[in-house]
Amino acid sequence: MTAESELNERAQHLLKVLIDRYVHDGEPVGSRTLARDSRLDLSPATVRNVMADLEETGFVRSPHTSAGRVPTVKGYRFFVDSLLTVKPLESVEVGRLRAQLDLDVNMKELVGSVSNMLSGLTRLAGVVTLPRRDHAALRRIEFLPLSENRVLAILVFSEREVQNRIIHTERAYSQAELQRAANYLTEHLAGKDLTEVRRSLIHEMQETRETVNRIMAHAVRMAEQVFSQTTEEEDYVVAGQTNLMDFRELCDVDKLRHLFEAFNEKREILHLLDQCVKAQGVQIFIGEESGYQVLDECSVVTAPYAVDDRVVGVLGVIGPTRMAYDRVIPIVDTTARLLGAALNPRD
Amino acid sequence: MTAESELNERAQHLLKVLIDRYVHDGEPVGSRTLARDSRLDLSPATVRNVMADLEETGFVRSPHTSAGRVPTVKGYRFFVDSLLTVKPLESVEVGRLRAQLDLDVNMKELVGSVSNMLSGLTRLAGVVTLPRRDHAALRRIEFLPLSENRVLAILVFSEREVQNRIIHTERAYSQAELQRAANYLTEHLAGKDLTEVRRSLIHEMQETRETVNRIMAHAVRMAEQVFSQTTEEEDYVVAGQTNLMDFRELCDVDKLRHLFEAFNEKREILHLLDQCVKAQGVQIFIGEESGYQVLDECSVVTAPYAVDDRVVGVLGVIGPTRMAYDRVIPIVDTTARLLGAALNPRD
DNA sequence: GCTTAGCACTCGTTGCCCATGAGTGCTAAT
DNA sequence: ATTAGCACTCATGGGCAACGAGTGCTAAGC
Repeated sequence: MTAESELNERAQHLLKVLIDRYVHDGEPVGSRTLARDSRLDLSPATVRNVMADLEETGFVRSPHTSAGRVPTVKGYRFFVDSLLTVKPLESVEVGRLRAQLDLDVNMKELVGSVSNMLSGLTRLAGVVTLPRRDHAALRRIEFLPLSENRVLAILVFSEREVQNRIIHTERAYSQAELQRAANYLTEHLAGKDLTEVRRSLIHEMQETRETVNRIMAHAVRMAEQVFSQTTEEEDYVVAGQTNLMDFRELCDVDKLRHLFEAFNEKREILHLLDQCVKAQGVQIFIGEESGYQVLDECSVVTAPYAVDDRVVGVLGVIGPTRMAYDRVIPIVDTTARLLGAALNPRD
Repeated sequence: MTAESELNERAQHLLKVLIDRYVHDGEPVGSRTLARDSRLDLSPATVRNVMADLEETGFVRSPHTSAGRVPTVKGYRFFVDSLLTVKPLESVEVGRLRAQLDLDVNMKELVGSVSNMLSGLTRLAGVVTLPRRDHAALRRIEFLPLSENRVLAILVFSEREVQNRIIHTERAYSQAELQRAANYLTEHLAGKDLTEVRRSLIHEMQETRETVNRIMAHAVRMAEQVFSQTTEEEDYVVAGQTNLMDFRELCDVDKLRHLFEAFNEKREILHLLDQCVKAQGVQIFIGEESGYQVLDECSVVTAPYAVDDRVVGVLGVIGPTRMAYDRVIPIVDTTARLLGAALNPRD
């Protein structure tokens, strides 16, 4: 039996009105208010009957006997799946977002300000993962001697993305040697992305090391060191945590602490966000659906963002289950698209 | 009249015991407990007399008629200035800190983990400003062609500090040209810090540009572009904000929100930290002394850290006025020294 | 003259009772 | 099927008394 068949039209409408109302002011909604709000010309008593059914079927519950009703997770779930009419973002807003994105030059700043935008627009906490660069094509590699036994490796991916890594060597290398090594590696690795580079190093280039070319063996060994360095582990940026303090239901210092610690800890939230990489659009976790206890009273709305049709990261917002899904969903959605667009190589 | 002359030995001792006690459990201290804790073999009544004096002179106050006494800002101030016996950090701890510092390679990570260490050791919020690099000596400059009209400039300051900047050129340069330009600039600029470099570019090297050497004029022009780029504005890293939620006196969601917003906003706190650059040691702001309303119920303990005897940044902790100054001060102090040491070029 | 025992007093905290009112479920009438 | 009516529930908040921690003051003691 599907939720739709469980509920007749009227019940669905009342559920929608109830959620709208509850989202708006956070108080359990009573039959009188609901009757008035619904514009259905029903008496409170009738509404009560409907509510009894909704409670029976688990879409709402009452905190105690003489309070109104509040939506359950199941209620919200049905709401977002079937009842929701998202309000597309005003094009003025879209323009403003796009303008903001153009300002930032480096990755960290860009991601930070996207996170800020999300939290500012939704008045919730915004999260944005740093884009995975596993599939950015390497364009060039260069070595610079730093000291006796340290060499700076410079990886050029694109005009706006250059990474530095420091490696240790057993002996000093002359500038000329390093130059040749760099040229050799660039020649063999350019155009490949990081995973391909690693594969290359493990397979084909081992030959170099073992047989053919003595000198270039050094180059390969250095490259191994360069590319074994964890390509900066996964990470995300949060913004607007303090927005969450405005919500009555989270206004308990203990809950807040756990939540904030989870934000700092990052592990759990990263894990959750990771799951959203696969999804190809907005994804919503309501309350316990996320599977993480700290998020029991929160909902998470996420969307992956892509460069060249390849998902490289996830962004979203975290807030109380009682959030304005109809506003939040399009915001998350379009922000993801815009970020993707901003990251696309455009020159 | 100095505070010392206002208070006899016994009164001072009682104030110290009172503060120790209050810092420990956050409850107003009554005459009975104080008499017991003081080990002075005094009756509560006597203690009460002393307390009346201390209240008169403004070192303590009572929240209401029938509560014990709590220290005032003036009380704390006298305590840290005259009564305090700091407990030097265990050398085990020092070793642990030093070890931790060795692990981090890049600046951002380093500063982050120092902030973490501060907050972990003190159970307060830790703050560390990013070091100003205005006076880091440039060791070498290198150019790499990126595209038609973009060149990557690499500034090597030390083994762990390398900066990338992208500049735009009117025409394409060959690798050889860039090489020569880089060599020329390195030769003339190595050993100078950023401010000196800028001065050089404005004065002496203008000659090059105008007269002597056509080709090297390009180099100077590029250098101008490189060094005019803002050396990333001031910033700091916070850690352990959530620690502040453990304190009864801050456990009000509203206060917390203001505090956390100040942390995010950064402006005010940066401003405060800036003042500490001049001081040459641990500096303490108790309660309203800081002059910022958000910090009214907080104390800030800071110390500047230096590279080559030159102050480049500030670190510290922020917590409730009721903090264990005797523990916190040495922690902040030695952490600052260790950070300085870790940043010192050591090869 | 400093110390201290004694005592009346203050005042925040806790628990209890009760009135209030919002909201319910059920029943019977429409 | 809807609704008016009614008894019932229960969170909330005010009022009130008991309690206890702590005080200031006074008068006695060393």
